[in-house]
Amino acid sequence: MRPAVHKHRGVTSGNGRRPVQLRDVAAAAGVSISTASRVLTGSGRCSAAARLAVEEAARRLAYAPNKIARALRAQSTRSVGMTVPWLRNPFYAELVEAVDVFLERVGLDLVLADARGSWQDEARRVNALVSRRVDGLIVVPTDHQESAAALAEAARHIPVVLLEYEVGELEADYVGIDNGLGIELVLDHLCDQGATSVRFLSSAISNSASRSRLQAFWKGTEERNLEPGEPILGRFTTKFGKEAVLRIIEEGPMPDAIVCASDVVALGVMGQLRAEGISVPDDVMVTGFDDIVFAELSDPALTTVHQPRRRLADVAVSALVSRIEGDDREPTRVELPPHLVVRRSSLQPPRIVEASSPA
Amino acid sequence: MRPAVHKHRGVTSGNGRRPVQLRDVAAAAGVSISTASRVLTGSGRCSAAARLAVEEAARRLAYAPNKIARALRAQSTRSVGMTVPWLRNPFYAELVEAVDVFLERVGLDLVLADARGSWQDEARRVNALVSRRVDGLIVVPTDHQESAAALAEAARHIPVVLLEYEVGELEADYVGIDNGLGIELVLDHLCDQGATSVRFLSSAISNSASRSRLQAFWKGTEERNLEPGEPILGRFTTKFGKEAVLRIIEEGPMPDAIVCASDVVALGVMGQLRAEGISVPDDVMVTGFDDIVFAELSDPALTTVHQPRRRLADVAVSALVSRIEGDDREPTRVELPPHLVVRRSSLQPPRIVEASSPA
DNA sequence: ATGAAAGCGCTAACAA
DNA sequence: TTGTTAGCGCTTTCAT
Repeated sequence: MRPAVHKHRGVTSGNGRRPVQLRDVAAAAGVSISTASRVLTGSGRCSAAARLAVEEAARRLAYAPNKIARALRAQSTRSVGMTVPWLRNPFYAELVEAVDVFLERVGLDLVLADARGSWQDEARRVNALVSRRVDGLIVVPTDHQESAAALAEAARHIPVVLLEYEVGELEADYVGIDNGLGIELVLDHLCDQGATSVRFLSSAISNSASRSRLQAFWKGTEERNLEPGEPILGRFTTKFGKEAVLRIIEEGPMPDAIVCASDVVALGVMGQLRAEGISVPDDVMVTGFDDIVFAELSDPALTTVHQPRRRLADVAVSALVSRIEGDDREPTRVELPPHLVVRRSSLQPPRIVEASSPA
Repeated sequence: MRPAVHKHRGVTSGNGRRPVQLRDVAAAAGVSISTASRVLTGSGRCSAAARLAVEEAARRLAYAPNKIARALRAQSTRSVGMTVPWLRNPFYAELVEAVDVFLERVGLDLVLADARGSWQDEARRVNALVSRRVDGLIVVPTDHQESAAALAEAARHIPVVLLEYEVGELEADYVGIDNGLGIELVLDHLCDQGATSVRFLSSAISNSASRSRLQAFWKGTEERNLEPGEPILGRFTTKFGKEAVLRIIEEGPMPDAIVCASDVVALGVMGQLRAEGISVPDDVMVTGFDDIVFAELSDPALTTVHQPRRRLADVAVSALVSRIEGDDREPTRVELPPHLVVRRSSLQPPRIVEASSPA
């Protein structure tokens, strides 16, 4: 069999010129393709002369390796996929950012996908990421049950780490916070402020955190002799928060406090309460969960449970990396402690003044 | 040359089992690989029998094509890359979502990357996307000048569409809004409300929109006999909004209105004003730009310039797709009209009451 | 130290 | 209609 003749592609239509390839670098450096490859990947021995020639040629030609070809050959894309329930929720966006930082640190590219609030979309995105051969997956799942199928299938091929929410029946590493503790912190604080009746707002498309938070709500109200109104379950959107307020108003007496399992919900709640002429915290106290940047900026500023995004991301990335490297121990489960950030939305007089201008 | 013997890879470490490949489907269906390929890609003729057998086999084995291999062969990944200046800014997140929707509609995958506020990171991400061989790029650039180099290089290989901001010296399609008009709408309204002095807050890492908005501010204040304070330029973050307020206070008399070129800035401004005991809109009016979801929920609700995300995304995706399909006409430049959303942050008495509970 | 050659999993041109 | 074959651009034995 004679050596293959390298036929160049014809001119590409439009603006694309042929990218410079390894063979161009090799030719320019006067070495074989394999030598060029060795130099550039840093694997295997090679003479100093070859090294210099290849590096110079690569630089001069602005060579950028075709990662598709490299991935096919190496059976690894050096990338990890991530999906979140809904990117427009700033909490998830901030989580993504934190993950991105840690992935960059270990030299992996992030390939991000948005489930846009639907587990069907999530499943499609997860499948697409697997087909694109990401080396691993960090998933903030949309649904405790519905997310299971696609993730289980993905997990047969690549490591999957669950972030924030667990998924029933799925054996995978998980990193989140202690949701029960978060709710307890809120309830303790509300008791301190003299609340006796509280209402709980969370997402229904049940993720595991909602479950834990709801459970903690039931248990916590009982233990503290708080009167729990019927929980209202929807989704983690401002719209849901608004609607829930309408329902609360309709249903009867305003509770002392509205406990929201998400800041965006709480922000929606406060917006609607204001529209209805109901004052926070005078008429009703409101608390959130997550501590997104807008929680501090609302008026009144929102009391909320702070989630340590950096540490969550750090643990998630570390876990995934060690799985990618072949670690096959039992699935890990990590719960980080959240902390309460008290702001004006839940403070009763005598009030603690946050800032005072020099009189 | 005898037919290649297909050697299976050894067991993969950890949890990965060998994904089912086209040859498995072909074998199961009792046809050749190429027939299987033809059936599944829908290209070329094939008998009904073959079609049925292959489809059945593919379904039974849960075959998912290796998109890396397909991409290498087809010289197309059926994906488009997108970068935004900072994903944690809800406006960009909402823009991404809109783009995602339209891309899905035309069967392209979105590969999203976050520049995290730095043009260096942006450049790295753009390079990575090109190396990953996305078929095109939709970029909301971070910087009018600094973004140029990496984008120009990318544009030599694949179509690039600029969204929201233009980039100097870069010949590429652009879709944004009429920023001048946006500022004029704001200034007109402020005049109506009796403002005579206004201050402008925008981003310094200059993107083209900031430029247009600043320019419109100078021109507009002059035309309307408004007294313009010195513009304060920083970045599109809540933090910058807060800092700017401190500076305004320090520098002297409070203007009648603070015009922000971004909602997140305006939200930071209002938060800090409140902390300082300065009332909006009584002591100073505030306006934003973008109309993110939190603009409506702030107290007072924020008057802002609404950007039509859907239409922006639609135009951007359409332009990119036609470029990918080979369209090589002159670069296009589209400016969509924004509109003003008046809310309480800029209303002087007699006030329009937004909602009233039945007394 | 270096080059030839064999694929990674798939598509498509060509032959039968 | 179907199978054979030649790659896509790269990495990596295996000889030399």
